[in-house]
Amino acid sequence: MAGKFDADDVISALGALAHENRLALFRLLVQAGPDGMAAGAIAEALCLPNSSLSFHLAHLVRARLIQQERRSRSLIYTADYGTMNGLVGYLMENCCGGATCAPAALCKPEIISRQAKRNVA
Amino acid sequence: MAGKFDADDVISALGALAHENRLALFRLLVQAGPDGMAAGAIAEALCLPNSSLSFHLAHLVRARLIQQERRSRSLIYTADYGTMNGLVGYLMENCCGGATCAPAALCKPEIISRQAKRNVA
DNA sequence: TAATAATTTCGATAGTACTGGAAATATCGT
DNA sequence: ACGATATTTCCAGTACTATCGAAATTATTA
Repeated sequence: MAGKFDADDVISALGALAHENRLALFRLLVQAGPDGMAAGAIAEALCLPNSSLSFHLAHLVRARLIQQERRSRSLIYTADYGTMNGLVGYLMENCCGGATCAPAALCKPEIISRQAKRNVA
Repeated sequence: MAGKFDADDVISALGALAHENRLALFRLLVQAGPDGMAAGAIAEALCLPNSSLSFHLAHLVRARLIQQERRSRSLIYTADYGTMNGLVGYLMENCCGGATCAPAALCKPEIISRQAKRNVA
């Protein structure tokens, strides 16, 4: 599911996360878990105008860090853990001169969601 | 050594790496290992004008991803693994809803340098 | 099918980032 | 102190990114 993850994908993901509002947005969706959140709820949580939020959502979707799905009138957004794992994996492999520096046991969505439910502060 | 690593540090590091030339530059310095590389050598390796390279180097230094040290006439740049570990650690802790998804055994500089020497392609 | 609701797209503006040549700074050898 | 070397800083031009109100789009309900 993570598939290829080349430098362009990494740059795209890094750039998408390298913004105050978008990092907060992604973390919010990670906390929200597999159910995701509607755009309106996100806008309210982050105190952002709809148009600004939409801009940032599109940015994260373009980088494949989040996914969009329509549920009746609302557009629900969910975090894409596969891309996040790809990013972290790339960084780990490239922070140690080609050697992976930590066991590459990345997070699987099912496990994540259960952990998340137990561990939300 | 990694110390505190808050959202601002993360955004700073992400932004610094989110550029074609700077990502290539950082990877080059990781491969170069603890001996680092002189600015001129980097410029030649990446085919960048000195002024452009200097701009990117300053960006990475500001984010503490690399360090500068003068060795006679040359300024030597080396990768700062502590910051990289802080970044990866933050992402791992925040990609799974607050639970760390991989054992947090990050890379230590000494180990890195030996691994790097064995593993450079 | 008209009214309503949720969200995006448009457009204008402001700010920030990238690039590269030329001038300035720092170090070394003679 | 001078000339050569290594690198940065300065500058200006260009391009990209962010913001947010208002209009347009899409889907639902009556």
